[in-house]
Amino acid sequence: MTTEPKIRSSAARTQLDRNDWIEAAIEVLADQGVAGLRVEVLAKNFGVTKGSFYWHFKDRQDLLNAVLQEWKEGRLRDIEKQSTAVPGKELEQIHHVIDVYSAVRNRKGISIELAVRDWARHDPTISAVVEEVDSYRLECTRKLFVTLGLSDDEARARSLLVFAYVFGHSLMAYDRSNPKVPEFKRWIAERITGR
Amino acid sequence: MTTEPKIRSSAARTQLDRNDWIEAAIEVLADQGVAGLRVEVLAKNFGVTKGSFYWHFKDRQDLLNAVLQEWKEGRLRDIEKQSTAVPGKELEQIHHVIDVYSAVRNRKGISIELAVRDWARHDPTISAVVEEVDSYRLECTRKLFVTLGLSDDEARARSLLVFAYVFGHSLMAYDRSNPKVPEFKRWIAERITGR
DNA sequence: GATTTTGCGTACGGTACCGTATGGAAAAAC
DNA sequence: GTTTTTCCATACGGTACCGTACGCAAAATC
Repeated sequence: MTTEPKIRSSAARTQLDRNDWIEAAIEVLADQGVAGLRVEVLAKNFGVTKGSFYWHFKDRQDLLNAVLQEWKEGRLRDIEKQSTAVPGKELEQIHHVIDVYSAVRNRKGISIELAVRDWARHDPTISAVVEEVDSYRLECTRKLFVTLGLSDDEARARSLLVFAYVFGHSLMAYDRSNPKVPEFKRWIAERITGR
Repeated sequence: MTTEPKIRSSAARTQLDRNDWIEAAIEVLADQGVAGLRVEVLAKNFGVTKGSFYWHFKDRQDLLNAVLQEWKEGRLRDIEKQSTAVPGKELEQIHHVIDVYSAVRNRKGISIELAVRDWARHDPTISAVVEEVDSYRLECTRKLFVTLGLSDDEARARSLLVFAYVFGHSLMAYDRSNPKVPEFKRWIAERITGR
């Protein structure tokens, strides 16, 4: 595992490695879904032919597996990071989690979440990974609620509500330009975590 | 608008009309998404060729439009029905709505919802229709909450929470065989509507 | 019962992909 | 500086679609 300088800042466009393809694939996944994840299209976007792709990957499925793996690891790292609170700040941390997932600035992250979940609907393999990730999410948030003094059951129920809400919110289509929406979101977050 | 007997009970398999295609399309949409909605595949499922399809529809887009229209009208009717409460039973009605959308028995309905929403992510036209439907949903539930004595703002916030939760819940992947899940769901429904 | 319309089959051209085989240039190793 | 690897281009065959042109039988209309 030697370190690689990998100078590909701007115009230096040297060569592509496996990771470049995976990153680009995740980008496409975010705004087209798995169905839009086509080998020849990815290649065209890079300005290369699929000859390059098939050197780095066995086939399309190989890329999809890599994408899923990358997503899973990234999520587990991120969840870990987002749900470790400095002692005494657990409530603030939960609010932070809710904010992050329902934030407008996190559009890309949300898009990936939705794309992976839709992907999972048609593929049990994917679904199993999503379940792993979701379980970890629920577990981390449960701990935060327990630390706040709630019973284990109530902590579990609230955690479920937290993530069902944030994912569901990004799924709803309503007038987000309504100036009162931030106020509603604050009310909801309070309702989920409060008292 | 004459009435049509349309005897196509079981083996009588006579001819196909526009509606038959649309219904089959919605079925496929539910468990494959729009990407799986292929003209030749639909035809094969019916045991006919696409010659039939292109008699009833201009092209694939024509079918997609019809599917969307059918979905929209069906939703508006259903929302109307699900959210008119007998006076004094508004709270029960809201619980009923939550149950219907997060029920296991309503798998098909939920699948369609998710499929349409994923479809909407890649197409503003679809998104606009989903927004229409969601707005109506929110409005109907808002009224119920208002009737229960809540302020308009709180009624709006709670309605948003109701649907974000139910849609999000069907999006989550976790151990649904956990015997405590029904208990959690009851707790959450109470939390959303209560006090 | 002849004619028109309806509903579908057949056959075709075209596109957008997937995956493979093979060659070749540039970089790395020697 | 030759050899080997690395990384990509080219070219090809194959599949799964879309949409059209046209034919044809059964049913509806007259």
